[in-house]
Amino acid sequence: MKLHKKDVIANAAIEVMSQEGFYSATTDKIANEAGISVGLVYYYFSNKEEILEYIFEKECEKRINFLKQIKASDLHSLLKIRKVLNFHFALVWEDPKVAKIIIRERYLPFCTEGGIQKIGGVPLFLKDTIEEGVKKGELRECNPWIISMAIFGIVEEVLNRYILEAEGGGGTNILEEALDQIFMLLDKGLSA
Amino acid sequence: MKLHKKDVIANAAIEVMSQEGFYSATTDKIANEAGISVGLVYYYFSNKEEILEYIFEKECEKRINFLKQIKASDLHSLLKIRKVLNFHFALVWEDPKVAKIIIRERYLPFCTEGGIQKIGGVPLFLKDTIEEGVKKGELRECNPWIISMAIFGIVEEVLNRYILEAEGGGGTNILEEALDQIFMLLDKGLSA
Amino acid sequence: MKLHKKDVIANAAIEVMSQEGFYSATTDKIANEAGISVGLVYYYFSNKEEILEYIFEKECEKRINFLKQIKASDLHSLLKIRKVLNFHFALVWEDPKVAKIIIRERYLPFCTEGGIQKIGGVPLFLKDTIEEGVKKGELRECNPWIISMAIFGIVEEVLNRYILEAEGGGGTNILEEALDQIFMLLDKGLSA
Amino acid sequence: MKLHKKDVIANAAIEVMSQEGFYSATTDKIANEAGISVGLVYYYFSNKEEILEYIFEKECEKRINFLKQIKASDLHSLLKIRKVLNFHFALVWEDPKVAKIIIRERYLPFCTEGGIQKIGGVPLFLKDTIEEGVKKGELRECNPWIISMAIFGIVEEVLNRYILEAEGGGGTNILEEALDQIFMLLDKGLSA
DNA sequence: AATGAATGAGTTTTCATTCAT
DNA sequence: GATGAATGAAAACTCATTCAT
Repeated sequence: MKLHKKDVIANAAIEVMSQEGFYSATTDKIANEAGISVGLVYYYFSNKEEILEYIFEKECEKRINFLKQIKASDLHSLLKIRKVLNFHFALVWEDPKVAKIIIRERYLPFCTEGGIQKIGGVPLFLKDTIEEGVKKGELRECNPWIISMAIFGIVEEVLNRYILEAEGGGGTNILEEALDQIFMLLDKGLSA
Repeated sequence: MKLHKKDVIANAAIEVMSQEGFYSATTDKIANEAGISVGLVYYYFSNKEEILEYIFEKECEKRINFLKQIKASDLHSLLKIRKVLNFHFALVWEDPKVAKIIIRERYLPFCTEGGIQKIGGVPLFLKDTIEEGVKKGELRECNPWIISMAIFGIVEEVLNRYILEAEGGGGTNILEEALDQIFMLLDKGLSA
Repeated sequence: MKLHKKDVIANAAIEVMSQEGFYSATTDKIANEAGISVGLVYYYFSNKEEILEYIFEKECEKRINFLKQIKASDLHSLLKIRKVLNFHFALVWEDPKVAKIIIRERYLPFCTEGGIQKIGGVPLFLKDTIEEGVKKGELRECNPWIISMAIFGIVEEVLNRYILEAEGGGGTNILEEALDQIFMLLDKGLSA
Repeated sequence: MKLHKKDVIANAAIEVMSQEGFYSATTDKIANEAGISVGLVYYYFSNKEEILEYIFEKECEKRINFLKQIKASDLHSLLKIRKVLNFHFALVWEDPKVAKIIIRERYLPFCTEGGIQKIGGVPLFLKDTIEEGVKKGELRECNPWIISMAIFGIVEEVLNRYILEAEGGGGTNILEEALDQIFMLLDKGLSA
């Protein structure tokens, strides 16, 4: 299956940016990695920022679709959260490089403005799900907004560490155990 | 009390970097903010990176000293953690700009290498404290390493949001409530 | 015949450097002289030093080829030397600016290291030729190494003066007479 | 005997410049080497160029005085030249660092203008002495101007090599043998 | 679609020089 | 005489972006 040229470029950008960061990833390096000319990069993207935005968007979309399904379902609120994080972790496991970029570059001036940092609506989903869980009596009283941040933060930090390890080549999968540990914490910590 | 010139520069850098990020914070802007010439910046720091390192170090030292005291004390493990986070939040509350920089720039290539990202030994402290709590029977069985990441992640995300809000000017203090919420989560989630 | 852009830049550099010396020859001036932008200079050369190295190399190659022919020939040793110096002088006569640069900038820190200063193997050629001349009985006993230095030094100084004159515009050709004088000295001074 | 502060600075400059060249020898390095502050350098010299000029002048004076004596004497022209070169070599032998600087920096834009490069009138002395020798019938017919250049060039190149060797630490004294070789060349090459 | 030479504004950094103390 | 903090102009080099082909 031949990749659309836009994605060839995006993938090259992911490779370079995950290694050197957004600023050090020059368009020359990206074009080179993609095996094309600089000019062509600008045929498909109007500037360097847009490449990053494209990467973010593609990654977010994957979550959004999954989130819709889960939202519509009728599961226990904690299970919903577990399924989403599970899905999220699986994506990271498949492609840690994109994850690294998203985690590290999401505070870039032009990213913050666009609200990209919300990463596919995950935080909002978490907040809504917790709120709902409380209403349904599945979860104890709490501030859903703050708890959603907490969950989001836990996930990010774990991923961050995983990415650092993955770099070293040690590739052991802490993700799976982490998921268990997180859920034990949430289960005991949030159940009604 | 007159500030040492090195700190005048560091403060100017904090101002500029917190607003525009490390890369957009040019030495010109920093010098300008500090009310001095570019040359003088290089009289006190041998390059731009060193300014950031200096900011990191100063901030880390504050934590390190406090951590030592807490470590030596004989409190319940969760209380130890609470005190440390409390202290940490207080520092952020006092100077959100530095916090913003530390959270956002800590993954810069040259920061990652030096291990600056450990932010004053906090993660290690958390892990040790949890381990000890488990041994003493204060906390249930768990993977202290992962749980410490979790706590660290919660804190970072909360601070991140706080900083974003603080920027908007709506300085309501979520920090205090966040601390309570986090501790309810940890208390219920980790107690033996 | 259109010049390769790399040579356009090198020629501009020769113009500027011969007038102002390597250090005062800024990349801006060179680009300006070449009628291009600074950026393009760095597209063809990775730094300013490399421009000078390129100039040296091109000039050395011219000598090296000629030296090979002469070495292989079966002439009287003094005649070999005369032919080489003749050729060398002719090149200088054609392009005094490059000669000026080579003579004056060859002791720059980064030139000394690379051994560029040997100027196309001329000194070695001289030494070998004298050694051979002594063996063949064409020349009297002497220290070929020192004598080769002497010849090399004579040539350089004469060229140096010629270049200074040439600058003034008074392009009288001392080179030709100098060559005669030098050979009378060498002939009488070295013949067996 | 306490050195005048001006000479302390000049000596420090000689140390630094002989190692790194005029351009890389910053006033900071010089002041540091001299054990004083930058400001003081500017109390004794009005700019960096003047330091070099001072070094040149001091060195030239040494030759000038000796030249006067020799000029006044009634020796064979070749002997006069030999004595002067002997003296010159002795000075270089004593202080190769200054020699290195003079040889290498004498073509700096601001040096060329001032005519510093004549190095104490040596070239002129050589020319005059040769002219006189020819008149007196001690030397064969020749172009004294060119021959003086030749002698001067021989000397410079030999010194250059000596300095390069001296740097390596090999310190063998080629100077003495060189002098003999040069004089055999001149004696045979120039005698009437 | 595709190339890659060309641009030039912008950045970091250096360093001779000054001057208040 | 002596200091060294302070200046700022100037230099090397980078890189996103354009455009003729």
